[in-house]
Amino acid sequence: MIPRIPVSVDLVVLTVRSQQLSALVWRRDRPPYEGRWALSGGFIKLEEDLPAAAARVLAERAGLPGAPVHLEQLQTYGYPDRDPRQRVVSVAYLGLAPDLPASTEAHMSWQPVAELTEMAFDHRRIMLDGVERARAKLEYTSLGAAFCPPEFTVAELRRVYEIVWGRPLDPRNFHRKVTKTEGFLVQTGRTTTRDGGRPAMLHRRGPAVLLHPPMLRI
Amino acid sequence: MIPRIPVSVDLVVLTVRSQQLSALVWRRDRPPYEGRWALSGGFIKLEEDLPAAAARVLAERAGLPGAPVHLEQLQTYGYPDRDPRQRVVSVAYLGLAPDLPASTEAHMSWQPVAELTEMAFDHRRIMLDGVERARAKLEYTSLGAAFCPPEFTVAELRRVYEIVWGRPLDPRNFHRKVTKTEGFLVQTGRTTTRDGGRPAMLHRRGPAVLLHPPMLRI
DNA sequence: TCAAAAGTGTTCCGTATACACCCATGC
DNA sequence: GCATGGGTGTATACGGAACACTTTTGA
Repeated sequence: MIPRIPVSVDLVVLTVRSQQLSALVWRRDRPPYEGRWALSGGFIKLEEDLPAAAARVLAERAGLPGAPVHLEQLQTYGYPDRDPRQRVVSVAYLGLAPDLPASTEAHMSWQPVAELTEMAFDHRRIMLDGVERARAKLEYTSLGAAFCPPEFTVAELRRVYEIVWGRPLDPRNFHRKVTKTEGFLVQTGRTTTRDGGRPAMLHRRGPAVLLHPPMLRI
Repeated sequence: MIPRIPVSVDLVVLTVRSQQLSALVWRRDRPPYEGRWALSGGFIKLEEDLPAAAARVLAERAGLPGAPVHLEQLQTYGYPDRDPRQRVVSVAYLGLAPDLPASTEAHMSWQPVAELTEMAFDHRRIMLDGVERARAKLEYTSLGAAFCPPEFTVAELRRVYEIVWGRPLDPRNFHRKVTKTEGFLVQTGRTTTRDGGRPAMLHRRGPAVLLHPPMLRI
């Protein structure tokens, strides 16, 4: 009668570290695709909501329990032979994280996106879709701050944009844009000199979600 | 063991007709939600790709075989009690269609989105997500033309935008924007007077997909 | 004193907006 | 002729790009 199919959740967790956009992956230690990099994932339970499953995979499989990761649904992948063992429909989630230490216990590591050319299953396709979504979202939302620690300078936020978009931005115009956009940043009142030069104001993420007008990549 | 779950495809097919944004729905004739409007949907087969399942549902359940409908994946809905009979994970697809006759054979009809307040399951939530996606896509893509017949005037395209966005647009500025954007429209050389007044040039959809810079709603 | 980075001011330019105006048809 | 809608031209405003310049620290 009605076909029943295993449904999984796969996570594309991205961060910016060592001047590179990187993804949280693990190296498969058994067939199929033994030795290849794979996204963290898991099957959803019978009584479990999709966002709850994504949060559980983030905590248990990706080894980031309680981490401040922005999770949003990316896309669903379901062509029949994407897993050679059995048909699996996979709901991919995109996660944007600050530069957290990867869990060695969960055998996860951060790998630069540019170097992840050989991945298991269709995970490269999924990861690239996640990267493109992240690049697009930085244009019209304030989500770039999700890549930053709780307190950050405007220059640190700018370097996030530069690395995700892969092009330099004018520091002065960028500064005006993000500080003038209502609700993007909240000043803490403290300053830091960790980037050298004149002390920079520290900020937190503000309540704004959307950017009007957007900040265009090109 | 790995839980196996029925996976369905639900279609939010939208069109513009009678000056209203409308969705393709049918009235349920049996419980649950008997008498309520529902989206067309169906379970995916074991060896079937997701886009193929969406195309099959469009042809067989929605009664629009071979119609020029732009289909794209919308979002996946999977909280456990969305169907009271059994758990179903549903991959929703958004379809943008010209004003085609609804299939009476398939018991489908076009209903204005504004009047679809009481729908079966979580179909109102899904439909509203589709409407919001359509509104957003008109800003930065040339997909508005998917609501038009094969040949259309600039004014007809403008009325699509006005109805989807729910606000009037300046006819002269709109005309300049869409005709100056490379690859948005292709002139056919023919004209029509079906809108009254001076004859208007007929156009086809051009090869462009993205709009740079976008056309903002506000 | 100098280098480095933060932050401000200013000029220039492209695009959106608002609207005056002309064009080509039906009645 | 006149109403109706199609299409062009033009002045203004706003936001982004480019860049000169000042500020504030560490070395």
